[in-house]
Order: sequence, then C-alpha cells, then structure tokens
Amino acid sequence: MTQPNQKNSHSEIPIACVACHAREGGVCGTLSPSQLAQVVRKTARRRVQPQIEIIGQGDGIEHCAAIVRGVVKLSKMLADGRQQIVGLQFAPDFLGTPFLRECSLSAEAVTNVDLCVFPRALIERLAAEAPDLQRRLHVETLKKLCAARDWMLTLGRKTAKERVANFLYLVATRINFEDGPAREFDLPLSRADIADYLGLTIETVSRQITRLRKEGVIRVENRRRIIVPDIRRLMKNASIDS
Amino acid sequence: MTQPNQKNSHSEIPIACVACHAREGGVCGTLSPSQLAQVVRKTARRRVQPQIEIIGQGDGIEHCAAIVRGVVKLSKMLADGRQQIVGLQFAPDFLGTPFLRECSLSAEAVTNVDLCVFPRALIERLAAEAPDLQRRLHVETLKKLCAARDWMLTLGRKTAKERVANFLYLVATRINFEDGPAREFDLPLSRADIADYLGLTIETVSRQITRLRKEGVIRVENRRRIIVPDIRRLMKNASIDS
DNA sequence: CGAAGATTTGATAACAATCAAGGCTGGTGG
DNA sequence: CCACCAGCCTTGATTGTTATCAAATCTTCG
Repeated sequence: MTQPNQKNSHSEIPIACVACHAREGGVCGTLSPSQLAQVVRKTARRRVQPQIEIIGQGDGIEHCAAIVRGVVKLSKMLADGRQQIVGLQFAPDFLGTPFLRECSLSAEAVTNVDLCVFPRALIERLAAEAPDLQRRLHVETLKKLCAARDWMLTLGRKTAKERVANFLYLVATRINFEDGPAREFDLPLSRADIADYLGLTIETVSRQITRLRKEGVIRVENRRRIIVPDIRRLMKNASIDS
Repeated sequence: MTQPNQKNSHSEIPIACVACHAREGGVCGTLSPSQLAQVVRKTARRRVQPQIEIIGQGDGIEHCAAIVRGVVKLSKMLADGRQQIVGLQFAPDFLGTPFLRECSLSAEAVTNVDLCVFPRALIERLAAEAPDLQRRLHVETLKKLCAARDWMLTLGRKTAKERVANFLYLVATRINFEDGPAREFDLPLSRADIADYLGLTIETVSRQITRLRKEGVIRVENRRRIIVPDIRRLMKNASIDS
C-alpha cells in the first residue's frame, strides 16, 4: 500500500487515492483534488479482520467510512438474541449515516476489510459546501433503500429455496465491483450469517443449497466456493423478474 | 381552509402553503418564500381515493409528491402475484425518488389522500441550488432506510403475533403527525393489506388480532378501530426494545 | 331485506424450526 | 506425514407455526 499522506506537486489527486478502488464509483469520486486533499489529511486507513465489529448497535456514530476492499454486514439484534442482517456492503460502498443519529445497527467485517475512515463532522461540512457530494451520498442512500425494499419482498414473500437462490444471485452480482454477475465466486458469509440474512436457520440454508446443487442450478466446489453454470436459471429459482 | 393560490403582498409564503400540514416537518419547510412561490406555480394539488394507484411499478417516474393528508402504501409484486408492502407513508412524507430512476415499486392510496405533486425535474433543480433542500431530502431518505431495516428485522425474525403487535405499534406511532403514540385509532389498512405488510396471510393476521384482544393487549371496537390501553404492553408483545 | 365483500373461525396440510447425530475440513502437534 | 481435534456444515427425525382450504358470520350499502 502507498503511504496515506503523500501528495505530488500541484495539489493533484493525493497518491493514496489515485489507485483507490473506492474512488471511482465511490463517494470520493465527486471530490475535487483540493477537497480530496482536505479529506486525506483527516482520514485513517484501517484494516479489519473478519468478525471484528466496526460500529456497535446504538453507538453515537462519530465516524463514517468508505469500504476499499472486502464485505461488511449490517445487522440488528433483538433482546433475546435473534438477529437479522439488514444489509451487505461491498466495496466501494459508504458506511455510516451522516445527518442522522438515531438508527441503531451494528456493522461487522465478514472478510478482510480495508476502510478509509472519516470523521462524520468533516463529511457533513464538505457535503454542505459541495452539492455534488451531498447528492452523491443521497443517491447512495436511495440505492440502499431500494435494495432494502427488494430484500423485504424476499423476506416477506419468498420460500426458503427462493431466498437462498436470491442470496447467491446477489453475491454473484455484487462481489466483483463493476463487472457483470460472477459465474464462480466464494461466499463471503458462513452458513450462520446466510441464515441471519435470509431469516432462516442454518439447517434450512444447508438443505436448500443441497437442493439447488442436486437440481443442477449450482455446483458447490467446497463450503465457500459456488459455481453458477446458468445465471438465468438461478434467477428463475429466485423468482427474480427481469 | 384558505384558498389555494392567493399570495399576500410582499412575496411572503404562498397562502396555499401557510396552513399546510406538510410544510413544517415536510420537505417544503426548508424552502424560502420565493422558492416556495416557484414551486407552487408548478404544483398540482391532487385528491386521491383509496385503492387508486399513484405510481405504477416500473413507471418512469416524472413526478414527486408531498403527502398532505392520508396514508400511502408502497408495494412490490412478484410475477405470480405474491405481494409485499415495503413501506407505509403518512403525512407529511415525501413520495418519489428524485436522482434515481431504476427502483420499481408501486404507490397506492389506502385512505383518502391529498397530495402536492411536483415535477421531478423541478425538485432536482431546486435541490442542486438549495443545499438545505438536498439535505432535507437526504435525511428523509435515511429515515426511510432505517425504517425499512427495522421492518426487515420484523419480517425475518419475528413471530406472527409479534409482527401484528409491531404493526399496531407502528400505526399508533405514526397516525398522528407529531404527537406521541395514539391510544385509540383507526387502522388505515384492510386485513389483506396488513397481511401483505407483515408477510402473513389474512387468516393469520385475524387470528393474532383475536389473540391480542383475548389477552387484553388491545381492544377492538370494530374492524378498523383499535384501542391500546397500555402502549408498553403492546411494545413488549412486539419485542420492541426501548 | 338482501347481497357482496370483508373478516373470523375451524380443520388440515405444508414448510421450516428444532432437536440430534454424524461427517467433513482445516489447523495443530506429535 | 499423519492423527486428532474443533468448528462448521450436512443430514435425519420430529415438532410447531403458519399456510391453505372451507365455511360461517359480520358489515356495509343499495
């Protein structure tokens, strides 16, 4: 990794950002070189291992972050321990909710994750000055809202088999930043996490993966690795329209 | 009520907006008098009856609206007819997703609804000029995202009884703009819609309402009217924390 | 009053959860 | 290198919750 704080001569794009996966497509993409420089000064790169909590449920969240690499799960828990994953975030998604304090959820790395962490206050100040940034953050939130609502349909109305197929489709689609659906990929989640994402038990998840395998919809190389010979067929099993 | 399109002398707040329920708390609240005047010129008041579709699934959405009065359901449907309500919007919520085109869902009035309808393009233009408006819209979207994720927990991990109690709590909380939870209220939805909101069948919804009634958690005056003697008890039955 | 639609209630069936083993895999140490 | 252990995953048996099917009742409205 390049060192975080270098810049080349004429206040160009900071070197730390030049090759950054999360810049194009990510929120940083809207910033001018001078704004980027400003951000970089207050920014910390952080590497997080799987199962490490990034933000706790109910934290007064003083930081935001861009995911540079890896997958983060967002989850909510009931007092008795029942848990629901309410979002999976892949690079180059933005983490954290500037402008809103009250929404309690916890964020945890599920793979090795690289983050660019910013103070919330800085983002809020920059957003007030830069309409493009504000708008970019807004659009990202709208996309998350759309994804959340799609998932509500999955949770409320789909069968166990459809949910599992839907999950596999989602991972295939999002695991590779900015390519089409992957034909072959590693699941970022354990069976337990998949269950928590789908509102099922691990046993049911396991049985449905077995079923999809026996029906030839997927191949299972090992616990984590999945091959999808025909993405349309997977979509049909997930009751995904288009 | 005052008449809709008059203005008083010095380009003050348009009369149509002065007493508007949706202005304070709503997105219009951030607009200056002159911006409001601009908006009012391009705005249509619209009254919509129950079961009338406001936006169709997959429409290229050219309009947005503020809910002035009433309740709107947002829903998604699968090819085979299974349906899930993914959001209930009460006055003074904002409808529509400026800045994002692709999210397909349908919006339908569930009560008599009064709307202020704006061209999407106007909102986008104003938002680019007025950071406060952009920010206000962003915050509203963040709140909807938070609500959607809360509901994912309900759909994924709660029992039928908890879901119904959760729904009753939600209505009690939101039916009266800006008061505390109502002790007594009319359900805006039919049993069929409640079922579609909760990912259940109408029979199960009915049985759970009966159960909550028999246990004394609620009283049922008639099909629509509910009385909640003890809101804390209802929350406990819904497994809502605080 | 009668009819249509909405809601409730009852009986049964299906799907997923739970309880309980058993098997695989990856890591560790002999 | 192999054996063993722990954790994760799969499979099997059974139970329980909710869906489905069916009918009765209640409401509303002409």
